[in-house]
Amino acid sequence: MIELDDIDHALLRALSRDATQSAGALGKLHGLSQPATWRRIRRLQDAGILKGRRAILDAEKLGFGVTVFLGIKLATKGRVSLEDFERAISAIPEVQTVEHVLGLYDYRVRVVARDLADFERVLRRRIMTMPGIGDVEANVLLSEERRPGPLRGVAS
Amino acid sequence: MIELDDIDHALLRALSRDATQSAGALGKLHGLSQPATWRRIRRLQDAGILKGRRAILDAEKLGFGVTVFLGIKLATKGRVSLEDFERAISAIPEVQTVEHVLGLYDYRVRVVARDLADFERVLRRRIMTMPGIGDVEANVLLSEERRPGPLRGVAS
DNA sequence: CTTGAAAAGAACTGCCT
DNA sequence: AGGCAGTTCTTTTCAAG
Repeated sequence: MIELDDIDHALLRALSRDATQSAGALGKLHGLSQPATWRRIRRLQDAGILKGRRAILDAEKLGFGVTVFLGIKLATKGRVSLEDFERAISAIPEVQTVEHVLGLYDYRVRVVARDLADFERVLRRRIMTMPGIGDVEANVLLSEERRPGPLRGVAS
Repeated sequence: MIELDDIDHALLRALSRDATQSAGALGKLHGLSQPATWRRIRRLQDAGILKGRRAILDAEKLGFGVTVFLGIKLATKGRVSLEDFERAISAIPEVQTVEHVLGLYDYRVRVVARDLADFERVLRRRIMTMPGIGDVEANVLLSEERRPGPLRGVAS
C-alpha cells in the first residue's frame, strides 16, 4: 500500500468528480507542473487506487424515469442457489447493480424502468418468478446525492 | 429527446464501461471513422445523455475495507426535517451516497469505514445521534456487480 | 456518411535539478 | 520527489467527396 499525501488526495477527489480534467489543469490548481501531476496520476493508476474512468449516463434522458431499490431475501441459500440467483438476476437487462450483502436481506438490487407500470412488469415477470426467491422489499428513488467519500485517515 | 440508433447505444455502453477509450478506437469497433464517432459522442454529451466522466476509486486500497448500506426511517418528517437530515448526513465524511426513497425507509445511505470497529464508531457517534432519526437497518456489503443497465426499448 | 488534413491540446518520455 | 523541453497521440475542427 503506497503512501499518499494531501495532493494525491486532492487529485483523487477532483478526478472522482470529473475525470475529464487534464493533468495540466489539475496541476495548476495545486501548484504542480503538468508532468509532475501526470506522474502522480499514473502512480495512482498503477497502484490500483484509480481503477478506471466511467461515463455517467442520465437514465431519465434515456427514457428510464423510475429507479427502484430491492431488498431481496432468499428462501433457500446454499452455495448453489446464491450463484444461481446471481446469474439469473444479472440476466435481467433492467438490473443495474447486484450487491450481495449481510444482514436483514441477502441481496440489494438496483433496477431501472420506464415508469411504474414498466417496473411492475419487471417485478412480476422477472423478479418474483426467480427460483428460491423469498421476501422482497422495494424503495422507489426520489433523489440522490453522491459524494467523493473519505480519503484521508478520518480522525479518531 | 433525440433519436438514438444501435451504434449510439453501443457507444454509451462502451463508454460507461471504460471512458478512456478514444473516439478513433471506439469507431473502429463499430465500423465508423474517428470524426463520425466523435460527432456522435459530442451529440450524446450535448443532449445531456452523457452527463460526465468520473474516476472510479478502490475504497479497499484506500484503507476502507467495509461498506455498509443503511436504511433509515425518520421519526419526524416535515419538509424542514428532511432538509436538516440531508444536510447533516451529507456532512459525515464516510457517507458516499444519500438516496431519498419512498417505501419502508425514508433514506438509503452508503457508508464506508476502515473496518467494522470504525463503522461502529460512525454509526454510534455520527448516525444515531442525528436529530429526528428513527429506525436504522444495516447491510454489510460482501460483493458487488455493476452492469451498464438497459439502453434500448426493452421488448414488452 | 466517408477520407484526409491541419491545428490545438493533452499525454508521455528523458534529462536535469 | 519536481521542472523543462520535446515527441507522440488524441481531440477538435475543417474541407471535399
